Amino acid sequence: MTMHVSHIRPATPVPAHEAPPVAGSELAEAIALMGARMSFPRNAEIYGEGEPTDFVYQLLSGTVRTSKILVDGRRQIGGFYLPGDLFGLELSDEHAFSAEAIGEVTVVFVRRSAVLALADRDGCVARQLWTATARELTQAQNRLLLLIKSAQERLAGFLLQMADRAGGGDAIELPMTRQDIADYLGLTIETVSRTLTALAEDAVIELPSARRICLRDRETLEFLNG
Amino acid sequence: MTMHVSHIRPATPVPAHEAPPVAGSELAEAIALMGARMSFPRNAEIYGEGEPTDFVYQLLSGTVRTSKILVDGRRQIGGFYLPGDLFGLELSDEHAFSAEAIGEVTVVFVRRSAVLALADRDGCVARQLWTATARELTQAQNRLLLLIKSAQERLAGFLLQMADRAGGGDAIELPMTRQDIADYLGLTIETVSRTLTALAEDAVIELPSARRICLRDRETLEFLNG
DNA sequence: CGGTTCGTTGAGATCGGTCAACTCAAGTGG
DNA sequence: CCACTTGAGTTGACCGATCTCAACGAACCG
Repeated sequence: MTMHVSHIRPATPVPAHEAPPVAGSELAEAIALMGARMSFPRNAEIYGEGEPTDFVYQLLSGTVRTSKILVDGRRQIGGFYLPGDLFGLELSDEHAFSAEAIGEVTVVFVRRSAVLALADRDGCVARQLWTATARELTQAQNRLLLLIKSAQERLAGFLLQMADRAGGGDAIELPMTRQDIADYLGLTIETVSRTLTALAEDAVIELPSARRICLRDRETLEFLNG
Repeated sequence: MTMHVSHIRPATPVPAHEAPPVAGSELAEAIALMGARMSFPRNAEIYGEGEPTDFVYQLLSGTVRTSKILVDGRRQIGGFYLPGDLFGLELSDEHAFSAEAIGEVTVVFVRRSAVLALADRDGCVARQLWTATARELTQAQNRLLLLIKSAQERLAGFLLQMADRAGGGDAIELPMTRQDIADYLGLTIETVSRTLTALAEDAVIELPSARRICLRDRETLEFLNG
């Protein structure tokens, strides 16, 4: 587990540009207050698959992906996490996925046992714990819907989701590679590339550069999304 | 919502042959104790997509599927529920999927508000609420893994999972149609049929009849499952 | 017996995967 | 400053798994 400790300190309120408004949540606040801060360089592993789930993390800046390598070498992406998101919170005492930094990343983390103890004392926190998991479940179900559709539909859904999570604007800056997207959507990197250029040719999106995408025709994207 | 009320009564312990041993859980017990009983005929809708999530259900006998119809007519199966399973418990106050009876079904149900109130009073129940959702999340993630694989691998995973949930024996009696399986796995009914006959030709499974399946070569199935 | 639902099988079309070449941008070091 | 390398992304040709369309078989039920 390669990691760079930038500074570990008890508290400090989080600057607005690092953690965007999250559902005013005692849980998130508690983590921010009780937690230690840590930074990871590009591609560093934050925790590995199978490691004990000792900590719960909140992302301050950067993007994190969770992933899992199958026996045959294929990789499945569990999800992408943006600033403000909680991750690493699992029922099992072993991580089902590993978490890696996409680019430079800063997190706060606290002991899982501390969170569980807090939940036992405070019913409000307990409910937020449930809420957080339920929200991940909803997201997983939405992704299930994506995975039964065509490549075009998967990409449309992915782009809309990313635009939504990034703040709702039409211009998105994708932090992840085509390979990450492909593994997330159950496609190959070539199909992702081809489908994006096809969407650009149909003027549904614009591709100023590989990582920058502009949604031009939300109508059509929504239609493709079903 | 077509339903047949067989009898609504305050309690009665559940006979063992109807509800197999479930994780000795106050939550499930509370539902069984507080709940009313209801029966549904084959293909009846227990609740519909978009309806308020007023009730939480526990399945006593039969099989339930949750599903969702997409705009273009395709259908996605949310999951299958076997006796003892809880269903209908969602974060949102509207059901994201509808629930239907596969064959004759009996359930107990209680008001969702009663469960939430109980969770507020009893931290143990609150944790079980979380646990139940986390378990569904794990299942959803496993299905995500299935959906990125080939038809053979999906079927292998499905069969192993069903055998496991049905008690671990090698002989399974599938309650659902090929269409249900296809929609669950994101395949067509023809591909499901062909893949099953192919597995039978390879002596990996036996097909005494369409709905009865015997696992002959678990080794190979596990291998296919990754 | 006819109708209906469910499942199987076949032939051809299509979408996405595989393999391979090429472009482009960003270092790196002489 | 420029060759060289490296990683990411795009594009093309071909192939195979899965879908589509269609016919057929089996079980069930009035």
